[in-house]
Amino acid sequence: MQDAINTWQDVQREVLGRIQNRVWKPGDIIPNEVDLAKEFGCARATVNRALQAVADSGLLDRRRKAGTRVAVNPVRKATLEIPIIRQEIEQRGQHYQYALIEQQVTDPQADMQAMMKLSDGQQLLHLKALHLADGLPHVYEDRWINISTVPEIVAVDWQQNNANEWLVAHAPFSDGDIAFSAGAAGAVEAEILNVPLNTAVFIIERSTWMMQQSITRVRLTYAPGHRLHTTI
Amino acid sequence: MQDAINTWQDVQREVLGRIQNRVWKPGDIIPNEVDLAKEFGCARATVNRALQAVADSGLLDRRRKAGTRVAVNPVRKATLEIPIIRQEIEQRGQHYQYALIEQQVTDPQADMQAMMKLSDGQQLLHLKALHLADGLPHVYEDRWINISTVPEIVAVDWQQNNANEWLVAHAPFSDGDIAFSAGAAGAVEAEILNVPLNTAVFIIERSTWMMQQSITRVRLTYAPGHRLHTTI
DNA sequence: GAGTGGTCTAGACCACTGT
DNA sequence: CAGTGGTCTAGACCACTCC
Repeated sequence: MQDAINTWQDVQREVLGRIQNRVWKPGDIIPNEVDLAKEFGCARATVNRALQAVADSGLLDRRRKAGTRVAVNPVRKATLEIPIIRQEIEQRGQHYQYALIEQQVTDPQADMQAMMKLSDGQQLLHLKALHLADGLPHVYEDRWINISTVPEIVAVDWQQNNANEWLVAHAPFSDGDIAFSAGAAGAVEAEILNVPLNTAVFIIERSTWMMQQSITRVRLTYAPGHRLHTTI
Repeated sequence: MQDAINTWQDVQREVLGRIQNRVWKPGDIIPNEVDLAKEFGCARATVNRALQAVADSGLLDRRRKAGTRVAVNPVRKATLEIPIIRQEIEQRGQHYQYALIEQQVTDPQADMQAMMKLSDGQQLLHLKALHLADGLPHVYEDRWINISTVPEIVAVDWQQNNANEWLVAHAPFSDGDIAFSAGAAGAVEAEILNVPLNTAVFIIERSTWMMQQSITRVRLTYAPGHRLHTTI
């Protein structure tokens, strides 16, 4: 006799097993929550919790009235952790340094106004800085911060404070988007990172918001050799 | 008077607002679930659901007995969807084509044997292929498949079948790792992708396993301009 | 219209862990 | 040991959407 199925993790394990053993095949509709709860001898809420977890992982598709089906093309999902740059460097046992290159209050260009969804008249603080690992350029940071959303920033001394860390501590965000790409180092980036012109560099662009209010947009240009790694 | 707080999304919104407005500052312990439920006039389970969601996003740290505190260094997590290449192209409304370039059964080089954690004597099927979008090179696929783990592959006609899709349908995996980087196109890649030598290209390397058994390792070299995008 | 998942409630007990 | 989050239950109503 099999073990009892009581916790939502038990239900999840059972469901995953049936998918892997093809008891429920891709495209199949599985029994509804009420029936599964009866079968497993637990409450419907427990089944619901388990199925939501499996659906989050991409293996099930759920729709009201239509029911729950095994995904035909399970889209695998990788979770990337986005560390503070200081932590990223120090966790590798390297020495971290930060250098401000330039700071300026500006009116946004049209493209930036659109990307950050700014209202007319909102100004930006533009920061350029370099993060170093063991004394060598690691990543060049080109950042815009919305002064309307985070007014305290104008009083911060950016020689002493690192925007990456200051914002994490003082302006938490609820939503954001992030993009990864490859590009050729331009003149400015090549000089700052101390690499030949047109060297292939890894680029991360990130925008963050708190409750529809734009906070910041940053473009990180990594020195050659940087790899972003995770498990699936 | 403010709107009632009934749903867990309402609670989440309220909590995020208090974090943003620094009513609750990084490091602070927030009231326990029972008190919050009383304050909001909802059930404790509703508060729990909301706080779990916020904690999942990294903004809160929760521990039994210790309580819930606002994260000091929120490590944000981004979830990347890893689509089948055909879907990635067709979802953009482009026409998908696949072309096999080369296939070969080989003994692994030492570095590949290490990366795929192969036993001595295990052979690999080496495939090179190109995926095209609207007739233009989109991504060059350089793939090794472990013949010991997936013996059926030797009988597959790779002129007609696309390894990316065949493996998804026939060789589910339990674990994997994935790395993103930027590189300069070498002679082979430049010719296949039809770009100048040393063009900056986006590279994805992925290995997958099923229960400790290596299945496949693939290196995807994208044509210039490719961006990987997601929300945080 | 009817069937399904989404969520809320009130109460209960459990599991972990700081003190 | 005691306080907190983690989870289960049984029942209820709602929201969406397929037929």
